[in-house]
Amino acid sequence: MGRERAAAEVFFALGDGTRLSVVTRLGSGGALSATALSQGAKVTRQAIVKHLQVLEGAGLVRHEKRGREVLYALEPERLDDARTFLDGVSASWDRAIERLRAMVEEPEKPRGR
Amino acid sequence: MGRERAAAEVFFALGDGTRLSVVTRLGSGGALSATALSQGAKVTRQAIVKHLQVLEGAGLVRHEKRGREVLYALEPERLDDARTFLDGVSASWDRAIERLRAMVEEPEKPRGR
DNA sequence: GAAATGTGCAACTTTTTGGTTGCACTCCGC
DNA sequence: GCGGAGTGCAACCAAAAAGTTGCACATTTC
Repeated sequence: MGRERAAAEVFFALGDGTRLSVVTRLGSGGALSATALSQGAKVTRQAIVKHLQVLEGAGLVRHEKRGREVLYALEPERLDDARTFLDGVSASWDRAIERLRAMVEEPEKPRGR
Repeated sequence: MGRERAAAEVFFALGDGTRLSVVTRLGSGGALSATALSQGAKVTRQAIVKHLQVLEGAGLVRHEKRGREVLYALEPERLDDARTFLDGVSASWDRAIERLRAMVEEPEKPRGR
């Protein structure tokens, strides 16, 4: 299940407040440089750079050199892994709940042994 | 944007391989105990317990005492926060790409200052 | 009630993260 | 070509996360 591994990578990348707000800003503000992103952020440019590298490692972001500055932009493909995973879990949800209800409501099942 | 914070919490919880496989197993296998989940896992029961607590803290899992054992089951509500976030990012995606293309393809925009 | 099964709690160790600082390097404009 | 804006790299730090071990406590089951 390498698909799960890819999803975990994406989830990990999104599982940090600073990174998530970077993603949000890139989503609503287009391509931005690390310096631009660090303006207004509570952390230094270097911290932002590291976060961008994590995001890029997960395939969520892509960078492009533009003269002396480097612009980062969102990348859509990998996000689908995460969405697919969530959809899959949601799909099995109802059945899981149903099974739980069955186990819980059964008064005293003398489960083997 | 407290919604973003909630999403980050969920993403963080899902952003670990062990935790993600626990979620998968709970989704396809119904309610299971920490001991049952640790069977076949590469880590000890205690590690699994800690992961379950993280998942529960993010609202993704709920536990229920059942005699001497404790069963964990998936919980759907919070997952929507994550999905909503992903949808939101996806929505602004096209516009972002469009803006990036505009910036990149513009030969030499003498951006102010 | 004694042995076995399933948990809970706490101390502790080891990696990873998230973050910083300092400095060298590159590109742009004047 | 010089100064400044924008980066890149490396060393270093503190805190948190992941995992382990050991043992006490609860609940079955015989």
